[in-house]
Amino acid sequence: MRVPQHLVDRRREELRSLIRRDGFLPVAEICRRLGVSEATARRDLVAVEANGHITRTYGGALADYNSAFASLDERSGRARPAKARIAEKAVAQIPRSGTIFLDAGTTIQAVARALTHRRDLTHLVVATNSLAAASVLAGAAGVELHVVGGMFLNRQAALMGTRAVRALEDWSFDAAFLSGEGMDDAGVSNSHESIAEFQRAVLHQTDNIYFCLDASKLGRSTPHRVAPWKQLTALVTDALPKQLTTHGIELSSRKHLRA
Amino acid sequence: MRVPQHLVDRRREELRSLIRRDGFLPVAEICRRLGVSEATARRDLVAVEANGHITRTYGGALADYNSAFASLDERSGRARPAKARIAEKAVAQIPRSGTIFLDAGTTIQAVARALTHRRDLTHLVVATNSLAAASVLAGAAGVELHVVGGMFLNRQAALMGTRAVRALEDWSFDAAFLSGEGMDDAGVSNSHESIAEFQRAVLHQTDNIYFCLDASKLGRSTPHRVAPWKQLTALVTDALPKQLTTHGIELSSRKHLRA
DNA sequence: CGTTATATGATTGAGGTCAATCATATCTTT
DNA sequence: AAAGATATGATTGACCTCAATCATATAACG
Repeated sequence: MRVPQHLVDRRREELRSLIRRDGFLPVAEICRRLGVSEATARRDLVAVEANGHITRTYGGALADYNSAFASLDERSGRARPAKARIAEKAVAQIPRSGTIFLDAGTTIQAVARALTHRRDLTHLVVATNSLAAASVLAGAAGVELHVVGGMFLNRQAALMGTRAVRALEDWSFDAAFLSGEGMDDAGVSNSHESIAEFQRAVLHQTDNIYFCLDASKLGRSTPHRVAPWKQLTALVTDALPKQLTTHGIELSSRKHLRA
Repeated sequence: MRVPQHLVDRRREELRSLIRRDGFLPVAEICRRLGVSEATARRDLVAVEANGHITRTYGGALADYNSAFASLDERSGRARPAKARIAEKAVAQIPRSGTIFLDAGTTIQAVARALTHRRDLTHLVVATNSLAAASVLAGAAGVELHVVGGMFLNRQAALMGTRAVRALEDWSFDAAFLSGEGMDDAGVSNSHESIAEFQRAVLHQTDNIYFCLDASKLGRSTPHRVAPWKQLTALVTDALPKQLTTHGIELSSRKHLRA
């Protein structure tokens, strides 16, 4: 009765995608669709659940709500502790009330998650174009959550484009927390034009600009420049000041750096 | 053993708020928290569910539109096959390309899910204010997904408010698929002012208006009227025409009804 | 105050899910 | 080619949820 391993793997991949597509899949349905017994269906469920983004429930399995945005799960990846430290520092800059903007990206998603741990928020208005950040902040105490509309970009799980830029005109932010893919002597940069353009639009509406980048972005130059150093209120990073200077990044003021 | 009526009512109100707060409440937990037997807990659940916005599931009860359980909510209860049938009919009205709007609500979420089963879409622009629908449609083949920004309402997992209404001004839809909580002789209605207001704004930008309601909404009147029958292109429902007329709902044209 | 209505808890049985066990076929490894 | 490993399906019993039923205490009502 044994079946080749690669067929098992393929069947489980199919099971995962079936669950993702249907949202919920009863065990009986799995048996029918995959042509296996209940026992095997359950065993497959255990295996698929262990790989993440699927939750077993009584009677079947459920796709996690965020599974559509799984590509941007900030809890995975090597830079996780670094991101958590950065998020900690960034959240410390957020007042109890006011209006802030949260960008897309895994680092900022970590900021959003850290923000939910704050128990002292009175009435903080948070706007974001990141659906991942939004799903993290949904229902957070003391937070009035707004989503800046726009075209959905699958890769970032974020909303961008001309409609997003136009929607920003309505806003005025006390602070914005942005991510970048590179920082060098010239400032912060990103690899996609649409992202850079959107971020520049955010800068126009914002008093205090915090860029959050982990040390791996050090000295890296990506095509689309977003902001020069002077424009930043602070750079939030886990890199040491010495590392920054050796990479040719000038530190005009101690205030600009929260490492 | 009988308990005063006002105490029963108060206990059920508390139960409702407990469910709303926790999103999901197992029966055992209800017994513990309210100090009643399982039998009473179930009876209370039946009563609370009848009053709306709560859905019983195997093992407990679920607050409607809870984002964390969006998928589970959609498939839960005996209304699932009805919703699936409605979704099937609604999706049949959607062309291969064009621009459509999808509302919030579990019925429309089912429409979104059914839409992902369509394999013939060439370039369909879908705008929505529902994050649940967005997460379903994220990455769907042939779909350009847009999210209409606004204030996030936790209960609906949707975006509403003045910013959402204003964002609609940019749009022109070939068709819109909307949900309602009641339909009677006067037309379709909803129980929340913000929802009704938003839906009215959608109507202004839309050529063909499809309201999707299951038969349980029949003859039910909720406070905020959204649209009279004349304004609809079609009502998509699983109720029989005879049922509609006996509930005092006029059928001006066969074309208006896809049951 | 007496009668009626009903909210409650206990019990029962039906229906369903699930983990554990076991024999078996067959893939995998040596 | 032989031995070992393992994926599978059938079976079993435990466990849980739930609706229905019943007796009872007590609120509600005339």
